[in-house]
Amino acid sequence: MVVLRRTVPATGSQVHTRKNWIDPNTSMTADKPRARLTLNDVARGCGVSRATVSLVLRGSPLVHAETRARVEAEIRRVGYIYNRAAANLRAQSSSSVALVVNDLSNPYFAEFAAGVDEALAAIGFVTLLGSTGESVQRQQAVLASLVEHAPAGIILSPAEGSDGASVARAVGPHVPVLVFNRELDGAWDYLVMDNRTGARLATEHLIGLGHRRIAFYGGHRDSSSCRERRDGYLQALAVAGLEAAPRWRIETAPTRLEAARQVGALLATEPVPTAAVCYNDAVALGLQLGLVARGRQAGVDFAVVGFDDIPEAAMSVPPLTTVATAPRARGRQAAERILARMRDPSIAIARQTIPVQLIARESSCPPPDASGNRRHE
Amino acid sequence: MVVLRRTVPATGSQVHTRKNWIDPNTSMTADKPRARLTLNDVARGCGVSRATVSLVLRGSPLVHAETRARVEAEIRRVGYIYNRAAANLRAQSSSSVALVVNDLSNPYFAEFAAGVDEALAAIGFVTLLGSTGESVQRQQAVLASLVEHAPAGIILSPAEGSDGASVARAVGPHVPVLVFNRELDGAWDYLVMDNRTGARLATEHLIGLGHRRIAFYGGHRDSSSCRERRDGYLQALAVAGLEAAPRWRIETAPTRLEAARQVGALLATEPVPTAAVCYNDAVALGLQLGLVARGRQAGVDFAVVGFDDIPEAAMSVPPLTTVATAPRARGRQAAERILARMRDPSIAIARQTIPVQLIARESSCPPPDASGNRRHE
DNA sequence: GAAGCGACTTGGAACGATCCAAATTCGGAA
DNA sequence: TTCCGAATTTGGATCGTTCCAAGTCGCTTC
Repeated sequence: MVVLRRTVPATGSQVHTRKNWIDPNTSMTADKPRARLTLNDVARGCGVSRATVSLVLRGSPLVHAETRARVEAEIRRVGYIYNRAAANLRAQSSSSVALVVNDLSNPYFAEFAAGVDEALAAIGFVTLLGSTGESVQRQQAVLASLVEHAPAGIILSPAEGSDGASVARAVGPHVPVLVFNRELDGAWDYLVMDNRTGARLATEHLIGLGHRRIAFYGGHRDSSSCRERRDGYLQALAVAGLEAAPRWRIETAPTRLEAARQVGALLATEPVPTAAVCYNDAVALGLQLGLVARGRQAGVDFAVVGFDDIPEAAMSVPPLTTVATAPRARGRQAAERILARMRDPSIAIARQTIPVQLIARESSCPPPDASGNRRHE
Repeated sequence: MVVLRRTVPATGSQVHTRKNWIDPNTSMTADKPRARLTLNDVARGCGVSRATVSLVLRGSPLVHAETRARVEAEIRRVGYIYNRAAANLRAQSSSSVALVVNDLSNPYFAEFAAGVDEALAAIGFVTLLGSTGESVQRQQAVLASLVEHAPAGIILSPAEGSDGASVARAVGPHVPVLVFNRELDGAWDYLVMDNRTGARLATEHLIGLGHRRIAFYGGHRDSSSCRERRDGYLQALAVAGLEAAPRWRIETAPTRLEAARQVGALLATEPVPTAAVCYNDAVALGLQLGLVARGRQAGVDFAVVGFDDIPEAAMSVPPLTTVATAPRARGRQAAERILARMRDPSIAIARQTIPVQLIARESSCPPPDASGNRRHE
């Protein structure tokens, strides 16, 4: 029966201490009502060999239709459950994919995970979940733990500050990795959003509405996605010949709460901007709230653009103009990508850039003094 | 190397068709740079036996300190990766737990999943993810697929309309199941929220504020959690001797969007209620939006109470009064519970009810005409 | 110097499946 | 009837680990 073991074999830098040892003989074993059924039980039950049952289970055309029917009936009758671990051991294959993200409570990652699982489940694979909470140490531990389950591939959104070499060491040379969402030093398969273009589109949208003083609001300076979005913003300003004042770049944690708190800093700049490109939707929604608290209103006297198009974006007051990246579809895409590599490991590693799309809603209004400007759409 | 197989062995009612067969001989195999390292390689590398290396990996006190050091050095040197599937096969144990939820994009479940994974990762277990999308068929397929990976336990939030017998058949008699969040016919371990008490507290809070016409807003009639919450609401009304008009019970899908759309139906009742207990926070937030669209404002001329205390609840305008259930902590609790059962399968199955807590914020105001009433807190 | 005793190490069997080469059965052709 | 190839079935070896009974070693004790 199932035996719970507290120790985790140390294959990396982790070292065992003696006190972790649980003597397998003294550890309690379940009273087994019946042992788990195996191929042999089924085979015996319907008078064929192990090998034949195995062929039936795998849908081989080699078995006679009548035999197949008999075996399938027996399988159903006794409630046999396939042991995929044993099969994978012998066949040197795997039917799971590991997904490592920062935090599922971020709706963006939750949607992404749902997309991954959806695509994997469709072909009978399971998703092994791991979350790092943005901690590099936890990431190493999680990767070490997951890789021991021999996933066919790993989809990784690296924690901030990850070291590519450490990741490579933890994963080993045999499991394909797809890096998602963030940069990681080294040669990896990538699936990244076109952050730069997205932010550029958002900024150009605001410029087109007549804004001249545009802030870049929120996000951590050192996060790669934030850097890229900021670059897109700066690029659009430069092309339009507009000022890119550093005081209009406000750094916040990428959460609603922090963003709401920092609105004062934004409005204290002189001259005050009339619009903001936000690091992501959470920040943008926080900015909207902060504006309300200070007697302003997004979409009326201040224009706000977000990034991600999380479900809340369409439902906020006012509905948020944002850059859509369709996380669920991205999840499916990531799964497809890693499956493709598993099918043919020889394909070249590549960086795949996800196109983004500007969704104009009501939070982006023309500037108060832009009566002469026409609204572009 | 890894071989991708499209077919899913049919152990349940699923039947194979011949066209699914992929001949293992013709399916492409990876060019193997080096075979994966095994215990034997490590053993040979440092001149001890397989068994000794195995003992080192498991932190046994039986091995000499010097030997252990030599083996650990070799393990690190060659980058050996433990094959947990093989170990589990021989030891008849497991180090994974399956988690089956409706939909990760629901922030409540995402938080719950994060909690489960957090608790499991702490003891070196991994989470196998499955989502049903509220489909009973998908649930059967997902369970069948997960159970083949021999999880040590399953945490299941059943899809609406699940049949306990089918679930039992899919899971088999050897894997402990913890049912979460919803009722399922049959004898199961349960972890359920105290929906009734929560809704009662919410309703009593509104009654205490002076409301006399209180609606129950949102949710599906046939969902067990909705039924329980409605019962709590009715109970509170009955105790206070207030009318429980059926026209004040509005059914909606449990989403923000649907809830916002149905506000018209709520305000069309005669006499119109002054407050609403909502099925959950998503519905409550939708209600708040819908009120704004109709010239009313929650927390000013209409009181709204939600359920769940999702992160958005504290950040909405106005902040939402709600019933907190701490999904992340619930996730941890669920994991602990299933681990406890694995340690000792003989413990009696039980129903564990999660206490809930009313969080009063600003969306629940006294009724407009209640000038004489004092506000209770 | 033989026996006894810890402390440590070890080789073969086993877990439940797949692979593979060989065996068996089945029809039809010679 | 006999033979042949195609169709179908099969038993042993094997995947990488753990279990277990038995082994080796060094040291004390009589």
